[in-house]
Amino acid sequence: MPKFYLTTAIDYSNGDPHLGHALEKVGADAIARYRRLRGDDVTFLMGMDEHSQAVVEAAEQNGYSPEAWVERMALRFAEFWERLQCSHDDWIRTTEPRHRQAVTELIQRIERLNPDDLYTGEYEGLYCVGCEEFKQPAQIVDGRCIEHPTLELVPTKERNHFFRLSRYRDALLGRIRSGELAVEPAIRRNEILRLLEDGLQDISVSRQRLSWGIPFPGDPEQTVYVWFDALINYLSATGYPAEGYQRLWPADLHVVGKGITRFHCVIWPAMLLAAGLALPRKVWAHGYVQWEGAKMSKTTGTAVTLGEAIDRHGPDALRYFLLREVGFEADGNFSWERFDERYTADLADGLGNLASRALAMLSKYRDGVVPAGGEPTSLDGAGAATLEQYGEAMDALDLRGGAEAAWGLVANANLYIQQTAPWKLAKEAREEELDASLAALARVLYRLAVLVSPFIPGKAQALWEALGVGGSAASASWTSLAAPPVEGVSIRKPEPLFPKPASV
RNA sequence: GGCAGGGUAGCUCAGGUGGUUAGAGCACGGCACUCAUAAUGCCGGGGUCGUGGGUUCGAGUCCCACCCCUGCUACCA
Repeated sequence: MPKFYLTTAIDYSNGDPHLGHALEKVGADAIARYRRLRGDDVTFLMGMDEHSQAVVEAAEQNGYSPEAWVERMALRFAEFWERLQCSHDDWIRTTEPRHRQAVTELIQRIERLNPDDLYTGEYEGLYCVGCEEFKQPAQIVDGRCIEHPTLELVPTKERNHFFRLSRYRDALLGRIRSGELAVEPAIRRNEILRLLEDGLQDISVSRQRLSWGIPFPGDPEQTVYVWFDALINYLSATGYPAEGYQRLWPADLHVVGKGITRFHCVIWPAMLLAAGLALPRKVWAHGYVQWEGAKMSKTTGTAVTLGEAIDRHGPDALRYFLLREVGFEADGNFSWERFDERYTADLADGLGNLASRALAMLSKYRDGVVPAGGEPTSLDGAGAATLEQYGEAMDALDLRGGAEAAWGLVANANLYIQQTAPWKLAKEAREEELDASLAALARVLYRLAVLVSPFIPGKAQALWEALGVGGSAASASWTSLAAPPVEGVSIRKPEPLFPKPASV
């Protein structure tokens, strides 16, 4: 059983989770669930990034100590991920001892293996008060920050520890070009390659005067810069440096937002190279959720809370909408109108109604017992084709394509019902044909329950239980999809899977 | 400012290397059916393919200019 270790970005403890966070977690969760279906030994990691100045400020503003604040935020995030049925196997927080230990050890390991890679220096640069960060030449036009052209840049000096990132340009370029470190989708890969081609500068990896962080090894005056700290969480969760961490490391997939690809595709792999550790196999950078066509800002981001979006049609529906309509590659749009349309068309009238009509006919014409099927039908042929298309899309992390494939089978099933017209067969007592049709429908429901389970795990399970095959949709074997073992099982007519309120 | 990607039906998008009446899904209109959450199936209306030039027998599909949008532009989760 091959291991599959995947991670999401850990979330910053300075605000509530919103739709953007949710897209990433739900997307990674769908991938984790799909890998489990395919038989991988999956370890799925999520967590919280709890250090940095911004967290201290958020805590102060809300009248909490940093410790109490991050504790509160972690519970809040975890609660949402639970509602959205995220199936993570581990939950890491950067304030945990296991993480502090891994960070300390990793830095010491770099000092040991490549003593030249870490050095102290004066960081001297132009600081933009608007951005609260040092600006680089490329971001300065006419002596001013591009983002804040009305503000003067302030020359600032600070003693820091530096990481010799510049040394790793060629190594990174080679590994990304060769695909040894896969960066996807292609647009992100191109961006990173261009960045590398332009050359790298060393980066400062510590901060003075900030006590809320991990002490820099050998220099208690400084703490580890939040990014250098945060990235290491993926390694901390494997148990590093304790023996056995190689069972999980290297990670098979880091799922991150497109805004932080550079950290994951340049800084993080360079850190690992310096420490002589294996690089992650793949980084996937998803796009952002836009709200009614506009970028989600702090103001519009709070216009729709994650809680509201979940309450609208339930967690499964939100997961489906994010992955099918918003998408996991480019930016996508979220609007109530589209959400309602998708809910009605794909979930209620599509999958939900298909389940209702098929189960109702099994119940009505065969007392709820799935008859022997006989020969595979055209619907089984469509099922096999769907399986292939679905697997291909999901393997490529094309979640939208996977959902399209599964829902295409819903359409095939509805068409099959129309064509075979079981009610007509029943009236004319054409028993064998009726058996064949109803058995084919039971098989398609079995296939669908499994295929949609990465997207809508809760409803997939409800459908599974209505079918009465036992066990769970999530743990069904992939090979059983070729010939679903439904003959003779007793189905149970469920409540509508996706009820349609009069208002929608 | 630099670099990259994009602007195709009301909405979301397909349309390698130019070639018959420009496609899909959703939404909309009509018909059929009744097993189903008035659901489903069939048919149909609907597009000057961002703008202006050019190459060509022929261009969403190639070239030039322009307009608009998005992303990246190193310490922003």
